[in-house]
Amino acid sequence: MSDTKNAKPRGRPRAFDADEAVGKAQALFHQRGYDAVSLADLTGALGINPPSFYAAFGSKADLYGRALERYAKTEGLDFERLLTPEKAFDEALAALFEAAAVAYTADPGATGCLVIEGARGGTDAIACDKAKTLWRQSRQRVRDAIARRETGHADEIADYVLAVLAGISASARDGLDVDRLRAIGRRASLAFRHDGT
Amino acid sequence: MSDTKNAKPRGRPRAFDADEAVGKAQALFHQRGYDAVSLADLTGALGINPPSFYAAFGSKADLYGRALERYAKTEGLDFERLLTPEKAFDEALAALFEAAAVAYTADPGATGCLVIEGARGGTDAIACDKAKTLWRQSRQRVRDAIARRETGHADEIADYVLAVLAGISASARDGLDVDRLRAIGRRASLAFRHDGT
DNA sequence: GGATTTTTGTAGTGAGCGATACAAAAAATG
DNA sequence: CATTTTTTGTATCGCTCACTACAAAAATCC
Repeated sequence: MSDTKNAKPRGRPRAFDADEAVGKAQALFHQRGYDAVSLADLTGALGINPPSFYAAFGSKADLYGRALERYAKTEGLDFERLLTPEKAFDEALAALFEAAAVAYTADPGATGCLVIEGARGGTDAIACDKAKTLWRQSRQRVRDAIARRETGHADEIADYVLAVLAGISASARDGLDVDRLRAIGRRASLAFRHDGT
Repeated sequence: MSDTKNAKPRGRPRAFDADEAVGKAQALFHQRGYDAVSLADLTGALGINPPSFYAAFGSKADLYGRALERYAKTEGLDFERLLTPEKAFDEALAALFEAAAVAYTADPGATGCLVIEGARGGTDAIACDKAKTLWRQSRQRVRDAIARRETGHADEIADYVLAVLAGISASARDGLDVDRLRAIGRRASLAFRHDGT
């Protein structure tokens, strides 16, 4: 369609698939966190040398940004669908938290949410900001999805929903299995039994 | 009483107060996290040189351990008191989460819980384990305090309580003010309205 | 086929990290 | 005062980090 692949480039062809590399990097960052993944780890996993890495991705933080976006697209929760006004709010919340519990334990070696854990930041402020930006977007989406329903207090409820997601993510990284996470989510949704503005 | 201060030591006296230094280190670790505090930061803040640092504390991770213990003693939540069986469970939970909201924003430059955030770990596995050990102790204390009440499901409820605390801590580090944290805690306690097994 | 363009592998760069070697300094001990 | 013990300051150590200089290699363009 656009220029992703057509019109073969001029110089020596790249010996690796860049998109595939982003996927591998995403997995590494998810497993160990940004700070604990070194450039040597990345180039090793990708089977390339540093110059190829920098020619393709610019910097470690830039690749992290691409990994975050890829994660959001491929594994991010569909807040709009899960918080559909067609379901009672407590049931919608239960479904959302259930989906989080499953997603955050899907890969036992890469638990929790890449965005949430990344937004807590470590050494690199730039990388942390990239995650925080995505996290803010999630907050906005959740807030809007809630506001689209009848309930008032959208901001307050969004704070709660995001805090619970952060709690489930933290618990997942702590090693709790999917059933215990599920129970946390079910319990958290009970706060909205009988409507419960 | 024992040997903390009596019987003056033999060699050259230390030129700084070690306990006070642990307090300063605790503040630094709480502000920036373990990985983001360098040895140069620590020795700079303490006004000492590396050899004095290592003679007194052994290693950066060891000092971190002492800072964690100091934090748990001086700023840790009193789970046993807050979860007293004398109050209805939802009210006790509300009080616990309220206390967390206040504690996690007491110092605007050092938000969240030092133990929870430390247990998420970054580069240093040893430091992370020290925080995780304290976090496990908290889990046990919460579980026991709940089990001491009538309710069954102590383990499941403890999972929920700790997840909420982690969520409040994460939200605090995300910049939410104390009132928004309070609202999260109040909301979370509603899961146990009308008893709620 | 020669010129151009881009990627590749080799081999490093400077900076920052946690941690130390060493000898002078400051105290108690005899 | 001489000895012993511990802390101190100076000046690093070795290592890992993210990142790059450079020239050979591999493709297209004319």
